[in-house]
Amino acid sequence: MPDGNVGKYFTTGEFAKLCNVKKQTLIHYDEIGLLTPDIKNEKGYRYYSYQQFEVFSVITLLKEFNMPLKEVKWFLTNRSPMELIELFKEKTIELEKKIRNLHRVQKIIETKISLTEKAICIDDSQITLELQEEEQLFLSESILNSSDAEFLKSTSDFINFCNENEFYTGFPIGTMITKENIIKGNHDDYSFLYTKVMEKHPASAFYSKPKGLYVVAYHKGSYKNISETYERILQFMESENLNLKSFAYEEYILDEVAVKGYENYLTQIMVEVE
Amino acid sequence: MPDGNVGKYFTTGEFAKLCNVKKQTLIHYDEIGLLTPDIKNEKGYRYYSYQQFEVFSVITLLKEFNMPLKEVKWFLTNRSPMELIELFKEKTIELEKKIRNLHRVQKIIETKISLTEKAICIDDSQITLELQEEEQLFLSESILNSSDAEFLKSTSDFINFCNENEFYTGFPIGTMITKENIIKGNHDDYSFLYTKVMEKHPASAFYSKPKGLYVVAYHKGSYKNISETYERILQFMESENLNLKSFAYEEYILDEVAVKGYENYLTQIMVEVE
DNA sequence: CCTAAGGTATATGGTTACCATATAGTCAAG
DNA sequence: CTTGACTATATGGTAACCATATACCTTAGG
Repeated sequence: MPDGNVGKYFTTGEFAKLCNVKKQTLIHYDEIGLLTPDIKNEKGYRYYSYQQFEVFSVITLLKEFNMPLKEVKWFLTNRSPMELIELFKEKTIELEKKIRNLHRVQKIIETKISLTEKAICIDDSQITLELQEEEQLFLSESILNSSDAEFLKSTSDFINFCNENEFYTGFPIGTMITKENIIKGNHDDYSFLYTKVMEKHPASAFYSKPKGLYVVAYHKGSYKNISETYERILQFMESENLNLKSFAYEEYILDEVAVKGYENYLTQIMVEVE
Repeated sequence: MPDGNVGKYFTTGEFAKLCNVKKQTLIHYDEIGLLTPDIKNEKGYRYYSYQQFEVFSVITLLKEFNMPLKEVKWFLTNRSPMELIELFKEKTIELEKKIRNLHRVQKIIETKISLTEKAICIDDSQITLELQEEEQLFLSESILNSSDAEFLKSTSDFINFCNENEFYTGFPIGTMITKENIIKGNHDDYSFLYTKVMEKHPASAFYSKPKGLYVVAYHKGSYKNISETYERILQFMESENLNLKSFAYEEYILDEVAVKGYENYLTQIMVEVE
């Protein structure tokens, strides 16, 4: 665009229309010294030059990568080709991070949707025997026999760790109970928390939920009454001549995100059998 | 996670540590009625229950998709599996849009970096003859003989249109001048503005810059002196026995984004010849 | 030349989701 | 019963503006 043209000046309103922003925005930019009109007459009226439109365009571009105006100002007063290259290379990295995070969030949403859609169709009285494929689980530290406070701490640590390492994909946090505790009726004495992960990691904290036969049942409502559901499971197993293997796995498929209050939770229980 | 455990309550500080946020945040949530502690004693001390950690987790999740707290509150009081599915499906669309936009911004940055890197290596005294490939250009409306105000309006419209339609990829806004105006020396009487686009679109506003021979020169500094560069180009053409074809194309490769003031601009001029 | 419409200026308060600080009251251990 | 660590409220600040109110100015028409 040519720069020879210096005849016409724009009032704040005109310039604002040109730039596609509110007058207030320009006044704000003037106040913080980001874009001061070329002329200010004795009455305080602002007059923007033709060239200042280009400067405004730069500001718009820089704002697109969430650059605070203070930094924009710094850049504008210090800009040079080198400065630009350096800045943009930084921003590239930031953008990549942001995009990765958005993809993660999107995955979480997808998973939650499909889980919830499945959940509202479930007949919670049914008990079935299913052949399930191997799954990779990321486990918490052992929480066997832990106190209230310890349990809570472990849970918090586990969730924070999952979030930091992007393990959390929207699958519910599950719990594992040993064969022994199922038999004893200690249905709240969990061994581990877990969450399903998509790829296999080398670290030791990952565990393979084995491929095999599982009795699948659903428990509706508060955890306090889960014994009833376990009884139904044990009855089912007896009638089908099945025996407990090492663990049972519990997953909320309707949790606090979907419903209000524990009375409305829906828990899926998968018991490894043979 | 079990819900049978109601014995222990947490003070604000303890709960904040558990949730990985500042105490202030919890107080704020209390004030706006988003997450009110189960117990508040006569001295005003807050005590959070174990179960409220789950509610806090929901809030965290919803905040991840930039949901304002007001909406989070609405959702929490109205939530149901159906509500969740609806909300998340909406958010999926928003997220896709956001991701697309970030990719666009990233492309712009990439282009700017590579253009600028090239620009700082250029010897602006050189004139070369190059065989250039066909390029797709998106054109502005005709700006031949337009007044200052008209020209500015067209420019603004063009840029806004490019932004809205995501044509802008970081390539500079270029200008086209006819053979006639070059000969007459009317170097500021442009026919069109243009920007390079990557894919071919069906619309009529797209134009193919033809494959062929181009004289490429660089002009440093203000547009006011561009005649000198055009003279150099014409001399070069004469010595090489070349004739003007239909258009010359001008592109800033160092513009307001990279440098301060027109004196430091670098313009690339490509003249179609035969 | 004067008026009226419409533009301009400043000043103020509001927005979001908190953080920081100051002051005063409270709790729990030694 | 003191001391240190915690709690509460109140206030002001952040970023990038938007909205509104009030007062002043400009310009086109009669």
